[in-house]
Amino acid sequence: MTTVLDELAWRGLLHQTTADEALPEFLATPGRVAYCGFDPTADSLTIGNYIAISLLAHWQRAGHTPIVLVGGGTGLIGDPSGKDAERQLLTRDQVDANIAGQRRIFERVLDFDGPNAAVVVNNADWLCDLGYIDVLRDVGKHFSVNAMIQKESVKERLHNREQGISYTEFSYMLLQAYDFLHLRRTMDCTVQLAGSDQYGNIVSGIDLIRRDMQGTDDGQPRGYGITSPLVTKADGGKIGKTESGAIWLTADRTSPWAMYQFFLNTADDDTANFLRWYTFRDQAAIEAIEADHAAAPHQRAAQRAIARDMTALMHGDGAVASVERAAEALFGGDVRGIDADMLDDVFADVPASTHASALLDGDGASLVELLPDTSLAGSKREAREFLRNGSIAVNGEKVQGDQAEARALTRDDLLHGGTILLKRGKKAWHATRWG
RNA sequence: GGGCGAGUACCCAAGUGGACAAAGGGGGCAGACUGUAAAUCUGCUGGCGUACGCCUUCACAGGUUCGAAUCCUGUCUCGCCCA
Repeated sequence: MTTVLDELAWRGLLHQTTADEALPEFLATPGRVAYCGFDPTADSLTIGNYIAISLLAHWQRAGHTPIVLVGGGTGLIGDPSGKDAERQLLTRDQVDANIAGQRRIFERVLDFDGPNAAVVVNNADWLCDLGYIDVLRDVGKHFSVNAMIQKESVKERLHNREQGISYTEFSYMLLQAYDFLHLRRTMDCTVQLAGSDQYGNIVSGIDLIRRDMQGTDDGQPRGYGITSPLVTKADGGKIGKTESGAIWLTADRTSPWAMYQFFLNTADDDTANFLRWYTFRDQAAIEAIEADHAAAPHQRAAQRAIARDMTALMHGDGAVASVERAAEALFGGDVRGIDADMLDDVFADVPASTHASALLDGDGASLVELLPDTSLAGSKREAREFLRNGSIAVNGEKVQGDQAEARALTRDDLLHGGTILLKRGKKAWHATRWG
């Protein structure tokens, strides 16, 4: 009998579970309910957060019901296991807006219709109405401080000289545990999915449920936890953290082009993991791709599959087609040979800017002056540096030599009468339109 | 509440009156090599200016001094110990 556990296991997404013996049996019955929590600290989520979403997706694909829990309440407190300092308090309006923003993503990955439809719940709906005294009486009394300070997440902070732990953050695990209890009571939710750093919180929740349900021993399971490992790149770095920011899952923050390019540039060493984490392809399909990749690494079959699947999932098949046409044009070699239709694709996907064509007359538009107005350079000084290094290319032709800093764009550089494509380094493209 | 210690750039971390826009490492960007890889080597890495330069930074606010990241006073934050 294969369960969602087997699926997660071969994908490398299974770290540990509670109740190892009883859990597989429990999961043999479809329709189990699990939840996974998300912080509504932004109106979007990153490819790092995606791993947690995918846990819910695999859960649902196995015939179970996923609950997305957004932490409108706990988000105001802050998880002590995170490195971040105290969280900023968000207003209720901000949280609601962020939840709406994140919901766009959940709807792309999870199925919100059908018999085991996904649902989104907000713990602010129950946490914010709790009275302090009530919590102390009903929840706090079940917690042993002695046990709490043994938790890894707290221990670190207690012994960390640079950062202690406030009472507020110390209370986080009470609220988290209460979430589980609430969902257990109201939605028959018996499983919590999370990253391995949440294991302590999960166990706290299960403990609380057990105590709460004491005396109603009907032989039913109280609660289970399933965690995924902390996912990192092969070199140990965090996934998707670049100097220019994280890779987000919505187009308003990270364009389909940027997402596709990010995954296409996946290091070889990461492809094995990424194929399993960022695609839903089955084991045989993935092994076939890996064989292709091993035979002809320069074809980047693995990277292409990852980039395609994630871009299609988040932005649709049309976006993949568009991005691939643009990439083919830009990296295919003959930039000057791009036809007008393809240029439109390029414009849609690559950073772009518009300039007055009159600048091209006479001496032309100096690159030193122009580059700071594009996405490629931050200042004239930087523009000069890039030109000096031979880092800039106009329509695919590198600007080099002693005269590089004096290079100016003229009408001769226009493609199809209105466009000049600039490139910094090997892959940072910028399209300029001259109206 | 008291005592001690810490706060330096994106991160870690040197620097304890002038040679400091501030060592070193990491990260990032760029060049060579490649597969729009990896590894390696090289350059850049506070901002602006084609050089000489100017401006803003060493927790915050003042002060001493010709001159302060460095000394003094106060404030804030964090840690350790005591109450």
